[in-house]
This record gives sequence, structure tokens and C-alpha cells, in this order.
Amino acid sequence: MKPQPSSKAATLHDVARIAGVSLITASRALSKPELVSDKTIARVQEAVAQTGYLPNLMAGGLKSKRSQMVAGIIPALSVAQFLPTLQTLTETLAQAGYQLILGQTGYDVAREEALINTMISRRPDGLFMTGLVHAAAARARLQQAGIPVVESWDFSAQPVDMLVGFSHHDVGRAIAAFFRAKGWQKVGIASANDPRARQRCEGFEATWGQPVPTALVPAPSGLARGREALGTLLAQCPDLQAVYCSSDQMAQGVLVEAQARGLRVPEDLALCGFGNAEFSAHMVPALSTVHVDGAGIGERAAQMILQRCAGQSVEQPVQDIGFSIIERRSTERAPG
Amino acid sequence: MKPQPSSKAATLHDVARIAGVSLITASRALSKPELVSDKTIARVQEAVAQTGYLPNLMAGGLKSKRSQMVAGIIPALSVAQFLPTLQTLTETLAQAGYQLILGQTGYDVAREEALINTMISRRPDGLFMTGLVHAAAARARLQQAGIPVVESWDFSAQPVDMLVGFSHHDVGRAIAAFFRAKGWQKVGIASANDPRARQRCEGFEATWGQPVPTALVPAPSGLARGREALGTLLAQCPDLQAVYCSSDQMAQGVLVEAQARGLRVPEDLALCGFGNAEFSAHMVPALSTVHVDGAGIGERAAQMILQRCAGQSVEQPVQDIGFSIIERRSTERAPG
DNA sequence: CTGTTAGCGCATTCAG
DNA sequence: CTGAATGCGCTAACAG
Repeated sequence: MKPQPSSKAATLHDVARIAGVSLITASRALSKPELVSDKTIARVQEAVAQTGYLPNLMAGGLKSKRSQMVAGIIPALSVAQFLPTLQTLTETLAQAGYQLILGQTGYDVAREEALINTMISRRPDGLFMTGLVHAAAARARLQQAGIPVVESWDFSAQPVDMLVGFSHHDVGRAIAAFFRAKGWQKVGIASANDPRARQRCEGFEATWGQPVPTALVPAPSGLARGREALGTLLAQCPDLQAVYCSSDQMAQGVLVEAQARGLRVPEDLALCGFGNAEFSAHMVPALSTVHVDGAGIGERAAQMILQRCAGQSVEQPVQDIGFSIIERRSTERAPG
Repeated sequence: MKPQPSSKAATLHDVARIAGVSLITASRALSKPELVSDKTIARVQEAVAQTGYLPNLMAGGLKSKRSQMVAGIIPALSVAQFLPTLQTLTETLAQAGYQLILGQTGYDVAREEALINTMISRRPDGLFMTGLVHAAAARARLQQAGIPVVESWDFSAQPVDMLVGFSHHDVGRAIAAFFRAKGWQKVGIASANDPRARQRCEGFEATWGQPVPTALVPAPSGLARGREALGTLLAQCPDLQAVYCSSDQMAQGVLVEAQARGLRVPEDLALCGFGNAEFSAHMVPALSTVHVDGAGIGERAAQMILQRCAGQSVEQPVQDIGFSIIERRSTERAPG
């Protein structure tokens, strides 16, 4: 009934003393109960309840070399694209008793490198990256640190360690092929200016075979940037028939701007986004887009890291998770 | 030129040996250089570069009782509302050398409590909560842990420690007063079913003075839920004049559904959201909404935690950051 | 099943 | 300005 004996946090030492057992027995009763008799476990748990003991994971980790933390590095929290991945990653790791430490690079390679060093200083049991590790020094550090690393949302022939992603270049090519199959001649690109979005642009142009009018806007791209971008594109090419947008949020903006200018979608202008956001299927017209299983990336990455932490090897350390074009109303008939 | 002498990570011990100084001198050269001669610092840094040494923050933290980590607890990463707060919090803390450990409650009080215990086990130097701490046991634990705690995005007369937020009840009242001043009679609510959104509903009804048709949808609310909710509301009240939505994302859905049904906004139906999302000002019509300085919450929370960590006291440990209704086109004239 | 011994890597006393 | 000793809280080895 009375509160904790002192103002300081109880240690395992206190628990052991109150339970009348040795330190290590108390430790085992809590973390490896199968090695301890039920009676002892009960007494230890009684002492834990009495003292309000919570283990100090820093101390445990120092000795056991397992921090039960995973570092997660993203460009910025405001990039909606990665949220399902991060949410699933965090949840799956949490179920296994691991927490995520978050770091944001702001798409800056120098910050990415500094962040990786900071993270390694915490001795995480694994590291998750959205995108690839860009700095060579950071790659070397990670390899030397010997922890499981998952790069994601991109593809590389030489990953640092493991990878779950797909080729953005291929996405661009697929969209261009899709546009071409529709018979459209005058097409444009409204894209954020981040490395992966640029790869999609390059893929698009590679398949398209000639330069494509492109409006590049700063990342992260949103509705406002989409409106702006359509303005830019129409100034370059007034008889535009179709636009590929580097995010569904941006496509929403292009749609709004089109409607504001009296252009009908898809009759006058067709639209394809990227990301298959929650809202895309419910827009009017419903938005054609590229689906990527973001939650799946988070889930697989978590599993890969957890397997490695459990000492198992991962069968497929490099997974191409693919993508698919989802055709909806916004590209339903060839305009013009 | 040759790589690290062994496959194991270098320790400060190695650095000290190579630099030809004692352990503690190497430690000071890195963390308190003002106490060490420049010559010694240079030699230590040389050794650091040579070994690729990265400090082990777990070990340092164990001794110094400072983990340089802050725990951040949110309902779910997918709640867009909190992203600016989290982004600013993470950045501001990172500038001061602190990292955020993330935990998601899923709006579940039991998970919240378990999560707080897990977090305390990591001995964070501070804890940030979106919302209030609900479980009494968790409040007690946090108070006993003695770390700075900031609750946010809500208001309470008895915060655990510090708080940056505002009254959701007052938001609801303000919107109801705003709607009343417009002269509208038939109004409805499209709201997510989370605790804070419900408080806004209650505030709205309290000021409105009579029951208000309400469509509650599961949190987090998005565009699809908004469409669904407007359907529900129109079924109850076909001559609806105005709708308050618990998020701008949901308001987007209500707008889409209204347009799909041939209702003009605001001529036939006025709309007010909550959150002042990045896109709201750029919709057509521009969306009236409630602005809350989410980034400001993150910034202030970080400052409060950092001040406490620096041993200073915080002048205003409880800050009402307020809110403001932003009138845009979607509520511009009284319909009907 | 339980206990003893010995550190994990570093920073905080105290001394010079 | 530099150093030697001590221990943060816990767990991996080994013993019994």
C-alpha cells in the first residue's frame, strides 16, 4: 500500500533482496522463467509488484550486446508515402519487444551519414532505411558494425545488406508504356524533385523515346504543388492530353487545377498518380495510380531484421516487391 | 590505410591506447575538450579516425544516467494531424543530440500503459505524449520516474507534468458559434470516433443547445470516410446546410460526395474542417478549417524537455497554444 | 534449479 | 591539465 521505499528507481538488486534470492535468480525469473521454479518466480514477481521495478534496458543491453532497438531512417515524417511502411515496421517490431529510433535526413546525404553514425552509437540491433544508403563511408560503417540492415523503397544490385524494394526506373517505363498504349501523344510529368521520383522520370523518358515536358517541384509534393505544376505544364504545352504525377497528393492538385480551368478529367486530360493513397480510389474521378505495398515493405523488413536478430539467416535477403498500375476512371478513355 | 585491426568495434580503450593517453583523457578530449590541451585532443582525434571509433551511448548513459533519448508516444503514425508536431519535435531534439523512440498506442489505453512501461525501461531523458496520459498507473509511474513529461494536443487541469495543448471542447464550441452566427439552422457533424474528436462534438452540441445529427466513423478518418459520412447525414437530414468535419481529409471526402450528388459548396452546403492541412487552402473551394500550430507544439515540447534536461526550470510548464478558425470560401455565404 | 564471479564501455568521483 | 580507481545495473559464463 505504501509507495516505493525511496525516491530512486528500484533495481534488480532491490527485487532480489526482497524476494530473498540472488541477483541472477531474480534476473532469470524475469527473462528466462523456464529455468526457475514456479515458487521462486512467484516470489520475485511479488517483489517486482511491491517495488514497482522496471528493468533498465541500457544496463542489460550493455552486457548482453542486444539493445532491442532498431534504427529507422527516413527523409522526413511529412512524406506520406512511407507512413504505412513505418507504421507496420514499428508495430511488428514492437510485438517482438523492439522499439524504433527515428531519424530524419531531409534528403541530405551529409545528414544521412551523420545520422547513421549517431544511430550506430546507440548500438541498435538493426537498421531500416527508406531508400538506399548513399554515402560510401556510411556503407562501410554499417558493414563493419555487422548489424542487419534493410534498405527499402528502391533497388540496387549492391545493397549494403538486405533490401525490400522495387525499381523506380521500371515504374517510369511502365507508366510511359501505359500512356503510349492509350495512344496519347502530348504527355507531361509533374514530379517532386527527390532522387526516387527523378528515377521514375528518367524511366518514363527512356521508354517514351523523346523529351517529355516536366514540371519539377520541391519534395515533399502536395496538392498545392500539383496545381502549380499543371500551370507550368500547360504553359509549355497547351494541348496536353495526359499527366503522370509523382504522388497521388500531387495528382489531386493537378485535378483541382484542371477543374478550375474548365478541363474535364479524363475527357480533356488524363491523370495517373503514384502511391495508391487511401483516398485515390474515392476521388471523382477515381485516380489511376501505381500501387506499391508499403505496409508489406514494413512487414517484411521487420521480419528480416527479427530473423537475423534471432540468429537465423534470411532466405531471400533481396526482395523485389514489385508494383502494379491500377487503372481507374482518371485514365479511362483517350482524351482528344 | 588498412582497415580496423579487428572485426570488433573499437572502444574508447583502443582509442586511448593508440593515442598514448589514459582512458579518461580520451573521454574528456571527446566530450569536454575545454579541459584538455589542444595537442592531446589532436592525438585523440587522430586515433578516433584511425580506429573508426563511435562511442557506445548505452555505456555512457548507464554511468551518466542520461540516455540522450526521448520517448514519443502517438496513437498511430497514420494520423496525419500529428506529423508536423512529430517532425519538428524530432528535428529540434536531434539538433540537441537527442533521438526519439517511437511508440504507437492505437488509441488503446492498455497498450498505452504497457508502452509507457517499456519506454521507462529505456530510461529516456524525457517523454512526449500526443494526448493525455490516460491510465492512472502510468501517471504514477511517470511521476515517480521523475523525467520531464509533456502531454500535448489536449488540455487538462492536472497534467502529469508539462503540457502544450488546447481545449477540444472549446474548439467545438467555437465552431458551433461560428455556424450559428452564419444563421444556419440545419447542421451536421462528420467526426472520427477518437477521444479528442468526440470532445469537439460535445463542445459543439453544448453551444448549439440541441442534438446535432452526427456521423461517427472509425479513426483515423480519411476521404473515403467523409464520403460515407455525408451519405449518412443526408439520409438523416436531407436539407442539411452545413457540416463540421473532424479533419480536413474528411472534409475533402464530404466535398467530393457533395459534388457527386450535385450539391454546390458552399452555395448548397457549407463545410468546415479541422487541422488546416497543407492542402486545405488550395482546394476549390478553399476549405474553412480550424488552425492549430502543430509544428509549434512540437517545437515547444522539445524546448521544454531540453530545458529540463539542462537542469533549468520551465517558466510556463502548461501552455495553452490556442486555435483559430480560418474562414475560407467553403463557408463564405449562408446557403439556403 | 540456484549462486558466485566477472565484466560490458564509459563517466564520475577523487587525487595529483 | 592528466590519471587511477570505482561502479552504473545487469547478464554470460561457469560452477555447485
